[in-house]
Amino acid sequence: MVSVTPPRKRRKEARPSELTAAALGLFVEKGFAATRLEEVALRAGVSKGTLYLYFDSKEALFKAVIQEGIVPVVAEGEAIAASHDGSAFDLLERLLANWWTRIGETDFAGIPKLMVAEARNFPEVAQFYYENVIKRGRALVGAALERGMASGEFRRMDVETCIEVVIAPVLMLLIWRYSMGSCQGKQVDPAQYLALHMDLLRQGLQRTRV
Amino acid sequence: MVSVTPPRKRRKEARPSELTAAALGLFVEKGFAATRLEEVALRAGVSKGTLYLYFDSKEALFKAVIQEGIVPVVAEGEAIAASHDGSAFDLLERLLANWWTRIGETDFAGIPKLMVAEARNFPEVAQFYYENVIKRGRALVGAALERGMASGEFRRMDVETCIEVVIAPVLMLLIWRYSMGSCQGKQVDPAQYLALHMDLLRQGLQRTRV
DNA sequence: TAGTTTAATGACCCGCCAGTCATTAAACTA
DNA sequence: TAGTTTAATGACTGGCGGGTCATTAAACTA
Repeated sequence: MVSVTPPRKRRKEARPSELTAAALGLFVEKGFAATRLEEVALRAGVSKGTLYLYFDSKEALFKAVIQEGIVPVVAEGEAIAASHDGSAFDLLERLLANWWTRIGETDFAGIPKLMVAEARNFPEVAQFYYENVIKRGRALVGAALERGMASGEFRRMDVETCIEVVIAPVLMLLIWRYSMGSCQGKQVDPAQYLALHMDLLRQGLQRTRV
Repeated sequence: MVSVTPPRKRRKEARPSELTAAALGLFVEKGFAATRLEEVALRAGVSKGTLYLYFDSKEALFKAVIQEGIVPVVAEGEAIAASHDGSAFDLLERLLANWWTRIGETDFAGIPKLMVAEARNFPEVAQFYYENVIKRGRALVGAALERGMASGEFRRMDVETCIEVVIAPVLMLLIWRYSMGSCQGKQVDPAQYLALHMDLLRQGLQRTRV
């Protein structure tokens, strides 16, 4: 058994995304504070020194993870909303479906819990996330709700508050998975959970018959 | 200006709860990892050494915070459910109201976010919280839902899944307040948020007229 | 009041890990 | 091929904070 040091490779282009991918996995698994940069580097197949070639600090790495992870998905949602011409409820369902396939079923699913856990310690990153993800995501849901209320499909309610209530269960599903999820034996089935949420909403939002 | 060292006081009985109260505040503010024990001791008006007189380790302190903070409230909910004889929906509203006055409006409101953030790092504490708070809380909501379904007040749905969806917005409200909450100017009004949630639920859960 | 108990102290220790930098070698150039 | 550039390395450091313990003094006792 001879210990071999794998040969160095110079791959300037590929490093940053490999490092953020490794960092995402570890941050989501263990939290920001408990993640050691040496471990991130190891998982990315690189030394700790190399990490500092591409990111100024642990916080900079964190910000990059958030930025490249989730922001692109918001734009997709905006495109869907812009081109949609069915019912308002259909739009809500399409937005949810897109969110689910692009976030919920990928490694990015851990980001909401990560942001929630670290928001207070990294106000700058939190602000960035708020402006680029939360605000825009809410606007999407809000527009769908307003469309439904305008057309008479939904009853009239306070839109801002309604947005929160609609989004909350979707976020909780992900947050749960990455926190207490491991405590219970049988996990909730995400598809069933989301279906029931939308089912409650369909009936809860609709204008009552006169 | 003479620096005075305040006189020592021996207050064996009062220390533990003063320490857990101080710790709760700081854990909730800055997270578990970012909270220094010296700071906890300072806030409790005591030295770091004294803290170790009452708690074996930082983790033990954490567990004590959770234990004495929220567990007692669950029993109250159970008493309410046992004595209730109105409609199932009324019971849900009473449980929510109690939760709100006993948790939502107190310092304990920060515990859900704290647990969510730290569950992975402290599986033992998470397990304790799961068994003593979450399971029992869910059972309460589940019983109310089943009562409503049995009486024909609610339509039939999968109870386990429904519990999650009903609870999620209530938890998110608190989690939000202690994480991203500081990013936005105007906060959601909790009363309005909870009222809208219950309003959506009232209509969403009810059996549709035949 | 002298003697005993033990709550409280705070200086200290030590392991951990973010961040540094002198050195190495891969890839490119003339 | 010799020379240059710069990606990559990993040993090292500084300080931070969890945890310890010898010392101090408050409260109690005879």
